[in-house]
Amino acid sequence: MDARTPSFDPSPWLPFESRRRARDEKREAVLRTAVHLFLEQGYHRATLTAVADRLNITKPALYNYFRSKDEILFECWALGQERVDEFIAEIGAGGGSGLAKLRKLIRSYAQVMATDYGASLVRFDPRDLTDKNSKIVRAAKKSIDTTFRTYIADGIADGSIKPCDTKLSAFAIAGSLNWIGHWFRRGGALSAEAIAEEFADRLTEGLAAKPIRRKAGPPPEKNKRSRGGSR
Amino acid sequence: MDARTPSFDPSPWLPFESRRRARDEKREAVLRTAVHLFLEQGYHRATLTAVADRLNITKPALYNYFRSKDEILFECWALGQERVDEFIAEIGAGGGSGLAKLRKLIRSYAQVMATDYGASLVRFDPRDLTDKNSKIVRAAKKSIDTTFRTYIADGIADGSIKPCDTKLSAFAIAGSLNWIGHWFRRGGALSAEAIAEEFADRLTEGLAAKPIRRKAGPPPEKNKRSRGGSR
Amino acid sequence: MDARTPSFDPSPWLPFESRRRARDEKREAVLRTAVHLFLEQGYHRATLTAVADRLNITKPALYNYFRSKDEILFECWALGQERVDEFIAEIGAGGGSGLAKLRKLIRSYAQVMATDYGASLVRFDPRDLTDKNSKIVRAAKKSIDTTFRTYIADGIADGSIKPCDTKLSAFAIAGSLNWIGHWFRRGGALSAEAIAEEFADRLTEGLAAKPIRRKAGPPPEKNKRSRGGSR
Amino acid sequence: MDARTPSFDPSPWLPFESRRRARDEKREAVLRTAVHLFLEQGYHRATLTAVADRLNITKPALYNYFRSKDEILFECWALGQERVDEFIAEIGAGGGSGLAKLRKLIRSYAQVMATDYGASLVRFDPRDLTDKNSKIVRAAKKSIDTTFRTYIADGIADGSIKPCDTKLSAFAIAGSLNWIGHWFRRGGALSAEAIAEEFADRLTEGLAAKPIRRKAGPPPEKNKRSRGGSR
DNA sequence: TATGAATGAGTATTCATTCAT
DNA sequence: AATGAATGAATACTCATTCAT
Repeated sequence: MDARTPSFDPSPWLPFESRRRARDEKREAVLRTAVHLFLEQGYHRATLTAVADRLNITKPALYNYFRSKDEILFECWALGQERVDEFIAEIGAGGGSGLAKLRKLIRSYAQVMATDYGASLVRFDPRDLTDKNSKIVRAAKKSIDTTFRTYIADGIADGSIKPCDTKLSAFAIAGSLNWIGHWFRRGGALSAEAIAEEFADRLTEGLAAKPIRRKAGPPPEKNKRSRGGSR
Repeated sequence: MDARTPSFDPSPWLPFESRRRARDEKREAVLRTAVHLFLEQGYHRATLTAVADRLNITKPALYNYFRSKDEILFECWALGQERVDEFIAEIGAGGGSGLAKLRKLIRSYAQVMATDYGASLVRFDPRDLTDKNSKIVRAAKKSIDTTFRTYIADGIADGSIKPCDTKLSAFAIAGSLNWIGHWFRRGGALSAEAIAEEFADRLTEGLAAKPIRRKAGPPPEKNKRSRGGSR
Repeated sequence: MDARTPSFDPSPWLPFESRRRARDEKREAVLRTAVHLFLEQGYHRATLTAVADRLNITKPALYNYFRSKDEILFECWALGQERVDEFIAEIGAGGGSGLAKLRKLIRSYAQVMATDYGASLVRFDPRDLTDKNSKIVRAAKKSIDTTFRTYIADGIADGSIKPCDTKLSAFAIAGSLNWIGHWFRRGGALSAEAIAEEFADRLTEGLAAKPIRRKAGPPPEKNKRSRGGSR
Repeated sequence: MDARTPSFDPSPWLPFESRRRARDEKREAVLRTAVHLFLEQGYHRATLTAVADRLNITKPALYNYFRSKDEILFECWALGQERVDEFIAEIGAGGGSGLAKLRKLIRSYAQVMATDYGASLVRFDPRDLTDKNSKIVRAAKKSIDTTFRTYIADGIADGSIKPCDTKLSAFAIAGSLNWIGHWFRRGGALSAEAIAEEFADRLTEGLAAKPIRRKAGPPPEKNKRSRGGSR
């Protein structure tokens, strides 16, 4: 009788099996399970016992890896944020017009939203965190917003995006994207990639300075700029 | 300086004051206070004692008007939903192209999102309700989604909207709008009306079959443009 | 205003006597309803609201007639006790052997047990009363027990009952009788009178110094056997 | 003065003492304490805090062993019922006339009634249980009643008991026995065994088809008479 | 590292009772 | 006499967290 039936159980605490895996792996497993449960049931309804149960361990064991429930919540968020930071860095490092960067941002952000950790960015409530972590989260959220606005402003500056209210435009786009974290279900009719592609087009369609066919002509002087707008 | 500052205290239980106001008024006051607190602190962190305290009454007094905390939550949601139902009915009763109806829908929905009851539609978690009410809420959400999709489909059919994925488009628009419930703060730089106007334009810009800006030729009758728009 | 002008007084204010009677009537109605509900649901589960509802009045109205819930309980008990006191006085006043008096006692007690107020004597918990009332109840219970024992002792003394342990005999008889208050349902197969008759015989059968009615001849075919028995 | 006074404290949570006893032992200790308190104060007046206090633990600790207060109540009842089931099975397995079996039943039942768990069979209110458990209890009660009736019917059939109304006879006997659960106090004048013996005789005396053997002559010497007995 | 057991702090809910009208 | 509204006191139950082993 082989105790190893690893195919469908991601828990490193498989009963009757070696318990020597690395600490980080276990930590990660906790987070995977926790983020899933938190999304499924909501942070407050999801108990640590339930998290532990799914991992075939006991509640106090969780405290070997995390100091508190809200720390787990924070780490879930952090993993999602990490990915966002990554692609933002990438996009920032690359070139392209404001519009191009905005499109990349949308595409990447949409894909992240379709993951558990990504959804945790918008479905978890920072007020459940400690003050310290709550501030970190809010700062990160603001930073993402700023990135959106910056790319839009860049686009306006470089002529790839037609003048508009950067603040509202950023909110409109971010809203569409964040919403993905609420309705997307893995295995549904639409793949994350398809959604990302589609959104990259759709959400910028109205912003693009030149419709697919562009004729010569000065860009409109319309210069509405929100305070956030750089240039 | 006048001691009477009635503008911000909605409690009919003001101490040392007449307590004869109608029952419904009190019920409503409870809801007003509750929705505010639930939004401010989150449903789980907000205790009924806190709600009662703000109303200058005691916790059990709340039970004269509501049977449980989750019933209060549900009623808050219901008030928001009521308003949505109203304008959806209005729009449905009126005429216009699919695009025109979509624009009206966006405008009205955006404005509702900027109210407490409206925000409660998207910031409260149906899983906090009883099964029965949870189902009602989910059905209503689905119905709103359907309305969005229907108008888009109508627009495609009548030529006012260019062919697109109705589902994704509806999600994109709804996401932008729902997001308002999260970021809008009364008294901020933007009024609800301004946001509504702007969103009605922006969110349909990419969908409109014919570009808003038209070359020589008869000016489009469609002249709704946000106040910000110069030219 | 003379209270004694009852004949043609059109005043809605009933003359004193009459009003007092009306009041007593209502008081009694409350007790009737209360005892019924207390028996049906148990004292703690039965709320005063429920009592009031059945009377088509409101809870505070009850306080016009009774000072507290436990006073209602006590009065219910008192009405039952009153009846017991009555027939005990009667039996005591009459003559007869100890056995005869015991039989009368059993017969009467059984019949009272089959009423709501009677059942309240054994199904209500004196610990739910105030200390003062609780003592009254316990004294009355003891007195009933004493009565049973006295009649048995009388019977032994006068030769109508064969020597036995008076305490245990009294308990055995009282137990059988009290149990009626738990199982008897009005409208069932057996009438209270029938039960009373039967118990008067059965419970003294073993005690009688000489068989109740012993004739030469075959034993009676009395074959009353209830069907499967309800409950 | 010795700190160990084990005679009257059954708590495995004795402070400053080993806490390693088995789980079942603790569960049992909870039940022992609970049944005692429930009988002493009544189920509704007895709080879980009081139960916990007597065990030198805190209220939530109880929830390690039981899911709810009413589950504790049910388990108390179940322990009593278990004993009843045991001796009923034993008697059923043994032989003897209907009368003999009835006598055994009475004797055993009386003894169980003199224990805490036994008393809980008749002093706890099934309506305090969940519907499911309430049904179990009522079924068990019915089953006991049926057992009484069956033995009586058997006795009538085999001639050991003279014809009578089985239902009423069963009620009469059960009533006497159940009553024990209300009046018996450990350490009183009468031992449980003595009561059981006496009741086995007394309660069947009137039923026996042939008087134990009745001759002219002196009454049997068996003259156990309680202090209350006059003569 | 892991766990069984225990706890403290917190919260919704119930209900008898009172009070102003 | 009656009521609508309010309250205070009480209690079961939950759960994150700790601790001894």
